[in-house]
Amino acid sequence: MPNVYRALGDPTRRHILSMLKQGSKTQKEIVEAFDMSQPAIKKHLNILLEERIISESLNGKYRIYSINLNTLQIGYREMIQYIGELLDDQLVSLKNYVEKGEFRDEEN
Amino acid sequence: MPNVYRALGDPTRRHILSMLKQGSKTQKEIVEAFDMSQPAIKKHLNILLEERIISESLNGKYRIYSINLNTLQIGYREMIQYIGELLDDQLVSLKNYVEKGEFRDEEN
DNA sequence: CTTTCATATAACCATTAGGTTATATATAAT
DNA sequence: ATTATATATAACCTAATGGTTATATGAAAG
Repeated sequence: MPNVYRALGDPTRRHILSMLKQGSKTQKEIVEAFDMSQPAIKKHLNILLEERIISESLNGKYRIYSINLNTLQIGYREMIQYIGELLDDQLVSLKNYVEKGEFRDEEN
Repeated sequence: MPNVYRALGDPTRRHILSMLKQGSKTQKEIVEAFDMSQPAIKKHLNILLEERIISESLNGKYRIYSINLNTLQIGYREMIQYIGELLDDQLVSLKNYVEKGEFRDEEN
């Protein structure tokens, strides 16, 4: 259901997600990281929220955004599945190993 | 440079790519596979061409479209790299195995 | 209670996307 | 030469994107 292509299709949104990967951030912190108006950033946050790639929580006058790894992972896997099939890429079979827990990293 | 998010962001275009994976197709064949006008399909083909995900060749009055696996693979890897980093997914390290050719499938 | 700060919302703008119908062009077939 | 077929293009429509500025709201600090 969440549209990862939509969510990740914009470079500003990808940048926001990279920030959130480092830890949750207030909207203010995010806005300050860009040379862009607060409403513009808010629109990007809204799209990420709609696609459930991030979540929002309240703390007084602050809104705190965090990345939603579950949803991202689901979309990620769908994309890998689809494109991998197009490519007959080895990663698709690897992916199955990972998901079945059958992969052993024998170098460690 | 090719924008894979843009190219793959539309379900019709993903469907077209799935068709082309089965082999090159004329525009006519593609149009017939959809309940959509020829100009609409042509627009999708143009976007895929712009993003270099497919190529076009001429054969008399026919235009033949084929999938461009190289470009797809490049974009695919960029996406996997980016999202994988967000997720710190095991797939990222797996991906490196694959690309370095260090993975051995010990089940076969 | 007034001011300040963080966020939200409204109104606007230009561009792109995704579709339509109608029509032009180019090649092939009769 | 005419007709049929495949593709291209133009004009149009609606909705979504990505941005702006101006203003409203809500919480916290003075």
